[in-house]
Amino acid sequence: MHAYRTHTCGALRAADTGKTVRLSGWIHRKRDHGGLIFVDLRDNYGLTQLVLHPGSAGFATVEHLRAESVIRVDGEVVARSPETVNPNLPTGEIEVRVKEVGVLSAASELPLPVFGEPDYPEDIRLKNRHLDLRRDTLHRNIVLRSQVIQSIRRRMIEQGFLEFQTPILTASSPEGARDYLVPSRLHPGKFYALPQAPQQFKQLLMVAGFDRYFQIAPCFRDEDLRADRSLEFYQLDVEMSFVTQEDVFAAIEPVLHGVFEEFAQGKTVTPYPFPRLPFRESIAKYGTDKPDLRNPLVMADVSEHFRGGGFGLFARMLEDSKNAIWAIPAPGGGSRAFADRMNSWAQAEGQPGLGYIFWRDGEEGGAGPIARNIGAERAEAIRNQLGLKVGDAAFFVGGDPKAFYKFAGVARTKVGTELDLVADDRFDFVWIVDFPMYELNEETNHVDFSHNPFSMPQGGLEALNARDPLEILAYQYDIVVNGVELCSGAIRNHRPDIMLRAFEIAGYSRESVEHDFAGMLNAFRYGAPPHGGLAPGIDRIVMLLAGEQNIREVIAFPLNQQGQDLLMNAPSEVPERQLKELHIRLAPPIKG
RNA sequence: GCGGGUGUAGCUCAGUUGGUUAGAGCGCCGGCCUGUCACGCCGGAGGUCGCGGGUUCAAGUCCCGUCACUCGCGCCA
Repeated sequence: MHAYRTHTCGALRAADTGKTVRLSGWIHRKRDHGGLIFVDLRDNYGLTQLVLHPGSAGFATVEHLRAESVIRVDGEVVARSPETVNPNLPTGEIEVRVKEVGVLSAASELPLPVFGEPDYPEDIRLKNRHLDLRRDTLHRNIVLRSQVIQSIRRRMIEQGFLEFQTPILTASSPEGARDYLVPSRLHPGKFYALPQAPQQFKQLLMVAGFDRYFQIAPCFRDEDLRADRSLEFYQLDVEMSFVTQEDVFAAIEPVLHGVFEEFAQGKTVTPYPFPRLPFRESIAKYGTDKPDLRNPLVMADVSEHFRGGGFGLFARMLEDSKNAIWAIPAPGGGSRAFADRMNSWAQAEGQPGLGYIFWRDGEEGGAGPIARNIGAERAEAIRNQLGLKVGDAAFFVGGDPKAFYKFAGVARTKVGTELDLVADDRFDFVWIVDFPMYELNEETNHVDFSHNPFSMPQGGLEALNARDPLEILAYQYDIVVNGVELCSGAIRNHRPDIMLRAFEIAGYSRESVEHDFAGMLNAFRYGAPPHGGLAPGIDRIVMLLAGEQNIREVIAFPLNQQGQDLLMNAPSEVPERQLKELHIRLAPPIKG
């Protein structure tokens, strides 16, 4: 017989009745009746009920063991009588009558209960992660993560992608987020950087002719944390040669669709090809470049109905041509109570308010102060444009769209949520495309890259030379799922001449670009294929599939929001000797 | 760097307009219990109310400061 087990705790069924078995696991729950003890024995695979009768070997031992102690038992599989079957357990038709007990590891009193799933403070959970990870929900999330990664890897390989590893110790990149630096012992005063993403390496692999690359890549960014953002995270990093944007979409859509279908547990997944939504259209319709399409509300520009009209506030705004009035339709929101509640909410958000019209029976021209001021005819035109009816409402936001679109998007979400219009049984995928190549930095009044500086501008060198930089679009795209930005990607700029010009527009000298991106520029000078790719976030995929709001719920050993590992005690001070080897002298900030 | 929330027993929480000895559930320890599966019943131990200062006859409660955790803003090409 095996030293520890003949079966796992999730394996035994009625058909095993009569077998002599050996099980090992944790005491999940103990019910001591004095003359009879029941134990739920738990391992990764499930629970099996043990029964111990008085006088049997091990009875006295188990009586004094605490929950979470690890034991090995020998016994006989017994069918439960019909009235004692537990239909909630896959093993509920049987139990194991114990004949021998071995204590493999006795547990002290627990700082955190494993049984049950209430919320506990995160610092206690993180300090006792080994216990927390035994708890059902988190345990299943981590198993799910493993299965998702396995599924992604299989699907990528089936699509003809090769899996690579790229360096963890690499060079600092002057663009993007703050780097994690690693001091070099062999080269005093010099530092490696941990990769923010394997961006340059994957492009170099394309130049090297590998054609289709992927990696489940660890990435590091030294920025402040959020519920959905850690210092280290994993991306499904992808790059392809001789492709257009549509080729990239066609390659990744079946992978993401397939993974989501596989683990969606009954939720519907957008069929591919996923819809494509230009960046500007997304802003205009949803007030964000991360629209949650489960919310059916679509905003509209209703400026024309207010121009020169009786509602003075909006009419005056529209005298400035950069201003506009947007409407958020609110089907089913046609009551003064709801309209007032939304208006109060907007004020609590620091807005002047949220104008509204609502339509109710016997008042075809609409109700509320705005309707009174603009008159029935204009109110009716708004109602028609928005496709609303009696019982509905519309909310209005006015001014410079650049200034208010974010709030309009938040209001759209609020209205959709309040009116219970957001479907919760779907994963809604959408590509956001045609991002602007550049944006105006309001502080410096300079033109900056708005996203990835290595993207190919639409129209190439000609567009860069001829057009207003702020009008130039890039072959740059995101995938958004249920309002979550799942990944960014781009067709890359593989032409040194276009790259230098693109950086020049953003204010980078030829010399600095040649210096900072020497590796990539040189590579592109000896025959580089047109290429592009993207990088979906693994943690975010698992979060969506697990229904978790917090990235720490899908990572086995996460950092807390201060970037500390409370279990391993990192970051920590190091002995002077180690600093000396690294040629480092500390100059910590003086507190107070 | 900034703003919101939280902090009372090992854990989850309650604690009234400031008022006597700060409570409950789970867990823990002891006792009883042969069909439970959130087992049940009886008893017990366990508290610097995050920390420091202040107001007051009196502070878990009010005020000031501070620390920890968390959520958000900035930041994250």
